[in-house]
Amino acid sequence: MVTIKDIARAVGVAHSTVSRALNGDPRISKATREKVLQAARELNYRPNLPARALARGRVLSIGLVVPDVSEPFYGRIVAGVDRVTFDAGFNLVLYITHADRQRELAALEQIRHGRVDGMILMIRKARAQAVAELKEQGVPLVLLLQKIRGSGIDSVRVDNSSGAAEAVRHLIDGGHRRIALISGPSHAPDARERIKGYRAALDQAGIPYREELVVRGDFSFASGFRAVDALLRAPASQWPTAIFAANDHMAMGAIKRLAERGIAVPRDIAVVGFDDIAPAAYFQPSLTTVRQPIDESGRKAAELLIARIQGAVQEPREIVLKTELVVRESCGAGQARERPRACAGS
Amino acid sequence: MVTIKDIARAVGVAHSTVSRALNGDPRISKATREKVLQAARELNYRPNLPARALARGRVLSIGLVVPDVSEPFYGRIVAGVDRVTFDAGFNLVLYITHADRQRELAALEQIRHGRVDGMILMIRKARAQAVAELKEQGVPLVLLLQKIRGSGIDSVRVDNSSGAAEAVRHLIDGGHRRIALISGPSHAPDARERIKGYRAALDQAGIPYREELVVRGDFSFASGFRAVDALLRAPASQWPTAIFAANDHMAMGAIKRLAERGIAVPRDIAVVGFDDIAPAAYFQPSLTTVRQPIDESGRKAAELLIARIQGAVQEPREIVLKTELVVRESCGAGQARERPRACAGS
DNA sequence: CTGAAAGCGCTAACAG
DNA sequence: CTGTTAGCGCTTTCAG
Repeated sequence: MVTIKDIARAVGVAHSTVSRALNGDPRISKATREKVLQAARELNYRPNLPARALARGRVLSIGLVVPDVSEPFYGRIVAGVDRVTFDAGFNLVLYITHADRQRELAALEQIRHGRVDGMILMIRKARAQAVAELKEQGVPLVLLLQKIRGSGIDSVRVDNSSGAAEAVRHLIDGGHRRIALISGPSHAPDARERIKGYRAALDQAGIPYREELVVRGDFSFASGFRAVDALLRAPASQWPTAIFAANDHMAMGAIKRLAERGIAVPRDIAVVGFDDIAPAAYFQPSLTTVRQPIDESGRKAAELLIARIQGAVQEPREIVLKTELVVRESCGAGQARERPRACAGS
Repeated sequence: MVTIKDIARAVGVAHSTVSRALNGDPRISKATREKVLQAARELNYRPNLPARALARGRVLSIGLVVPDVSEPFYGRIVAGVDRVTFDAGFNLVLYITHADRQRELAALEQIRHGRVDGMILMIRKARAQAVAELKEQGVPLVLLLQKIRGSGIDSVRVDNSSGAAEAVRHLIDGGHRRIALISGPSHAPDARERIKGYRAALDQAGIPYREELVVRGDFSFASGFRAVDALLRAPASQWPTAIFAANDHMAMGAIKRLAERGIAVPRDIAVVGFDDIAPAAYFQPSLTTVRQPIDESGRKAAELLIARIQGAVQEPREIVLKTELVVRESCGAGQARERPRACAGS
């Protein structure tokens, strides 16, 4: 391994001079700097980053803690984070938790081991305690797509509530009044926010909320599939004419089940999802859905974290990103009319 | 930050003793060891890993270089690698290249910076030169789903050729004789191997290879979509009765286009894909496909790499994993008959 | 069984 | 402008 001492010897200067030359210290004369750079090139020198990390107290790595990564949803977050970290010269260390408590804690531990300078977290709310402690110790942290109320921890989130409301409003504008909801698991904050948006849109249109039109799912394809059977247990006259599913997987599961039961989408029942995962575009029928700015949320989180690591940010920040409704076939787009302007936006 | 010196002070021993006690050196007396561990616990000590890395010359991290990660295909590889690295106490550093030359080289550089102890590589063949050089320097490397002939570099791969042959054989067994191929890009080795398998299966069944039944795609949904138009340009009497697509995305694109043209799958034309990506199961119709042992390939690669980092492996290893045909709706499974036994297996 | 001391490769005062 | 000298936190001889 080639070290600055080798270069120092080759050039005939002190190794500290080499260090300075390499780091662009303005005090070094142009002549010696060039000699040093020259020698470094010839010797094919590469700085040893762990050593530098030890001396500087900064490893130039950030951790990203996600529950899963075989879901493209998370994959895109990782990609968004990566883009920013790479450009900033940071390494990206990935911790996949499978939503497991032990793994989450193990990931958080890594920062105390000095393996990363900061972390972007997508973990279960229950970890609030451990996270708050780290925060107390001044560890740079950013919560992604979640927040811990009153913790003062930076967060980057998506406006789930207004996204859901927009989707439901679109259905209402399409003439629907019996709009079912397949919700996410109640422990998931985004699931709850989407329910809120659903209710807000109904309220706003003066449509009463009806419990029998709401089925709880768990964000899985299978749960969307089953939800349809629950919804269609009622006499056909009381069936919903539209379904808003709190994510695309459930929307697709629902459509699959509807197809099996001989119910055409969107003709008989319209369906809207949430997330805009890749298959949504080429599902049969293609899925109308609420697009989350996933890549962007990853990028923003990384930018915020790095800014904080570099001390460029002081006060807590909370970034909320907007969603976008993507209209495709499954909602019967053709029927959509202009949104009524009578009521104020939520 | 709590260091071993703090512990040493608290217990009243030298810091080297603390180091030894913490690392389970058998020479340390039970009494002092316990005192040290006790103090470490009370002070909430965590070893500083970068410092240890500097002293030991090993960072306990491995790099994983992938072109993309929003594709679940790669996501599952990452997950497979992660499972093994986590259990072994290694950190996983992710490098996403977007198949870009600069990014690939930048990732390879990281190892010379001492940021990882070894790397799992999914990069373009063209990087062979740079990779071989690293290999020369004794850097632990494992090639995943590819190999560089004659390089002596460890690799973990999937038997694409026999997987493709099995798929085509299944179609032949189903009574098909005009079987089209939508191939992958010719620069991709797995694409080439799948072509080989396609031809082998035809040969074996005594069916002549016909150029007009082969269309080149690029592994994208869109290219599968377009390929159908190319294939159906011939008079209907010469249309294929089955299509083997070299991956699932193209298979789905093809099915989508067939549906648009009013051609039913599998009734009019059967389709088989390759990969078994998640949407394959709930596509409409569900997709018959060749499952790659993706998670397993990631795990194997990580195991092999770690073994090599730890010096447990000397001679070059080449691991080849088997695929599995997953029969669903798109191939007209019902018609499948027993595979003819007249010919020897490939 | 334990302490003293050197050193991993680099950075950063402190001198000059 | 550059050299000297301490470390960063940990491991690892070498003594004793």
